[in-house]
Amino acid sequence: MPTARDVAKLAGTSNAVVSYVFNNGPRAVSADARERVLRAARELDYKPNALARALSAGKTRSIGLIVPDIANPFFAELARAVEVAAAARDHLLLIGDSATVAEHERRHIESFIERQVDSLILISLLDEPDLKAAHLARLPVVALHPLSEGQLASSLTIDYEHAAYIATHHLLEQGYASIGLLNGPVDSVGTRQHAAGFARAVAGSAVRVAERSSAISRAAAAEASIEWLRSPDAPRAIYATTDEQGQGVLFAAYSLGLRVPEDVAVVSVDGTEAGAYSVPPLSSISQPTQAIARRAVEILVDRTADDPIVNEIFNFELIVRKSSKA
Amino acid sequence: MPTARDVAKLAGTSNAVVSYVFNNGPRAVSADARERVLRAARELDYKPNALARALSAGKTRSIGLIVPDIANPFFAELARAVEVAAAARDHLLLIGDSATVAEHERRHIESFIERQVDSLILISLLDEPDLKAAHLARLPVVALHPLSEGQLASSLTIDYEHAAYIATHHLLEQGYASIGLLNGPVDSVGTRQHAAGFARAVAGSAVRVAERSSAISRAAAAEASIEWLRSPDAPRAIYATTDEQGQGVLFAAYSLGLRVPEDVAVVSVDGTEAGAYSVPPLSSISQPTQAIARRAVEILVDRTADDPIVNEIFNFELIVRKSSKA
DNA sequence: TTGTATGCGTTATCAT
DNA sequence: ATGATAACGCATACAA
Repeated sequence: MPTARDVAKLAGTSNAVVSYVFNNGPRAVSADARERVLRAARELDYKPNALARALSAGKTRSIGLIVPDIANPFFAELARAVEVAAAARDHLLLIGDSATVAEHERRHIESFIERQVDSLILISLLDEPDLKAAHLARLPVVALHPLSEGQLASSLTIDYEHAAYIATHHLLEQGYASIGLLNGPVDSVGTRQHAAGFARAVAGSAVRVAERSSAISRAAAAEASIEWLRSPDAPRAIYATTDEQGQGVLFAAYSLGLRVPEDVAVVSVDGTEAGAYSVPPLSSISQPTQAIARRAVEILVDRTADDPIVNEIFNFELIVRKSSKA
Repeated sequence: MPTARDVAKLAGTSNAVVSYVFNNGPRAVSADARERVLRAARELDYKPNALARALSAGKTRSIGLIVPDIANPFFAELARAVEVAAAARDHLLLIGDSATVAEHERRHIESFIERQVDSLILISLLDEPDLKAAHLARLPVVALHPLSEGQLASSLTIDYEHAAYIATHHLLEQGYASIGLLNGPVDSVGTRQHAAGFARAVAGSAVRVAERSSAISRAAAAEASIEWLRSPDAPRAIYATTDEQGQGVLFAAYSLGLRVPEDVAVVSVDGTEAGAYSVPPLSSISQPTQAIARRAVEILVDRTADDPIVNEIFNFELIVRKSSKA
């Protein structure tokens, strides 16, 4: 690979001038020299070495993103949105899949730190992710879900309590006599928000309520739902806390020969495109994925660990489709 | 961030010794010095700077992966498998989403080259991806799909001609009187293989055949299928060349009130987990995702652009589920 | 306006 | 066994 020195030699200038040309500064270059440099660079197919650049600048222009499962369409859509937002600011996105394993999450963070990412975007299933390493490395962190009080990281998220309330309220409006909550697998701020919103919605009504939990995967949700829908306390309608779980419920209903929504109704959270094309289409709380992604990148670029932490709540929208309304 | 020099100073040695300790070589270090270095490193929370290491070594221990759409479960599963395989060899995976746009693909390749990735794994929808830049940078490339003759890259793929043949044959066995092929959107080696296998399977039989194409997304496939299934030449069974398209067909059938498989049967390719949990479950040609991912990493790690190109064909398995068989 | 020289943090080649 | 030092390729402060 040709270096700036090679280009300089061919252009008959010094490597400094090559640098000035490729960075449009910080110092002016004569039109003539600029022209010679560009021609030489084209001829040699010179590309600046981002590694050397980063080592010198102390910035890699890269952001690490950790997702629990890239095969989950919601996280995939989010990752894509973040990548686009990062690219728009000339940053590279590194994606790490934690498989919802805390130790993998920790290892990805370590790996990203060694690779000198400038900042971190975290989607954890854990309540209190292990951010010690990130803090020691003075990396700004943005979580895309609610965090425990006192965590030293920013967060961008919708209000799941409110989302759960709205979704459950929607099911109540349909007149279903019993409503179930299919929550996430671990006790966390997020799952507590879902439970609280669900409870607030059903409070005072006469509906029978029940609650279960499953891992965030179709397979796990399907298994839990099949058992649930077969049991004596099978609910007439289910609020699932993610689209993946919602699809698991759809599959469970199908497996048991139950019609949706005639026998079981479902509404979930995320608003993935996959949910819009499931059979039947899934009612869902649609998250403002792009807005969240853009904001996360905006917060992290040109920011340091010393900047104040921000905690922002985004709006959402309930999209009613066939799964919850006849 | 502390550097090797800081550690050396605290340990009372030179930075060279620090390097030897952290790399287990290339020269021996006294047990005493090693102990002092490790203690100092722990105290300072020293982590080697992968950037400087890569600059010095001329290797970044990173692999670039370009996928057409990370929100497509097949590509997501593949990306996850590659990430795991890469991590097992202590390599980092960079993922770029081309959105099936050739220009984006090209830009990602450029960006990866500037970041000095050691090699490239490419999933392109294009027949002849633009690998000029990769060749100039002397990057080894592995495509995870068939390539045109003469392309200077390795490829790992199943035999889509055979897959199409097996899948179509399976539909014929069910006795469906007409069979349609829902192929990919562009003329490429892959789409030609699908068409050829389909043609070979129906050759000599009395079934009515038809062919359409759509982009590789549920939305596009659903739209094309709705129109198709409404038309006079609506097929009794469809072979779709990807699971995403297969799910689009399921959605189309649902939209038109057609039962699957009683009114329309579907079989597709990829064998994603999402397909196993669709309604109804999707019959599919299952790709050996993990084996392909592992092999791709194996080929690329410790290899250069000068090594011979390999073209390997992997086995697949037809998994019959409800969508194609009553 | 431009050339020279130093530093970024590591590895590796000299030395000793 | 280990200390000093020159790369790796770029950016930039310092000279000119």
